[in-house]
This record gives sequence, C-alpha cells and structure tokens, in this order.
Amino acid sequence: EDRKVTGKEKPLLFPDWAYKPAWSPGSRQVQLWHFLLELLGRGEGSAIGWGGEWGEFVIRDPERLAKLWGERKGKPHMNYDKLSRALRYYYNKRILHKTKGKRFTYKFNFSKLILVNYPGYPPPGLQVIITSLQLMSKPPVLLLFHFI
DNA sequence: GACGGAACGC
DNA sequence: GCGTTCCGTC
Repeated sequence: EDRKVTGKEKPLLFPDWAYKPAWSPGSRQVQLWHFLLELLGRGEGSAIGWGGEWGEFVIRDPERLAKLWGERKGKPHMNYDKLSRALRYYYNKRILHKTKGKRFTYKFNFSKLILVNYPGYPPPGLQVIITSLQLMSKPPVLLLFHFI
C-alpha cells in the first residue's frame, strides 16, 4: 500500500522497476541501475555518459566504472567483466537492453519516463513538461516525470 | 566484447 | 532477490 498513488487520479502505468525506492532505511544495498543513474546525473568527467538516443548511455571507461561500483559495494575486485554480467541480468527484467553493434553502449528501457531525484536530473538541455505525479511515501521513492 | 549458465553469498 | 564470481562459447 506504500506504492499506491495518492489522490483520485486513475492509476498510471509505469513499469514496476520505476517504483523501486532509491534508498531504503537501514542497510538495503544500492542497486546498480541506481548507481548508474547517479553517475549519469553528475555529467561531465565521469566514466559513463548519455548516448545519442533517449535513455542510451555509453560506458567511456569500463574499468574505472567497475572500480567505482566496487568501491560503493565494498568489492575491491570488481571489474567490467563482472559488472557487465550484472547489466545482462537486467535484460530479462526489462530495465536495460544492449545497443547492438555499439561498444559499451546500453539503453534504459524508460520511454517517456525519467527518474529525477538523482543529482543533476534532468540532464541539461532537455525540455520537460511535468504531467505526472509525485509519489509520496516513506522512504522516498523516485519522482516520476512524464516527458512529452 | 558480449552472452548466459551455474554456484554462491548475503 | 540482486548481484558476484567464474567460465565456456560465439
């Protein structure tokens, strides 16, 4: 019942994964896709950056990204081989897919959705019109903005 | 590099 | 459940 939309709006159809809380009380671990969005939101100078298409991103420095992820998770031996296995598990969950033929390039499966309570969101240069709702709950849930 | 099975930990 | 580790295969 935490995740129910408050008010009288008719239910909006967002993918389940979009409702996952970014941070939970206590010790719940960061998820990889949260971490990726966090870095992407920071923009320049990162090991990862937005690609040409909507939701697409390019890993500019795979081993550096892996190292950062390993630091966050307390896994000093993390590398791109292992990180990319975790990314591949996202294919079946419909969180990500691979941009075929483009090296180190993946794409988030949000279509007209962006998740905005990460630093730097939305990415600069994007025109957004907020049509959607804020999901209020404790712990804080991702804010969902609807692009048109 | 990219893929996905398998065993494993927490 | 969400990766981590390892690895055979293309």
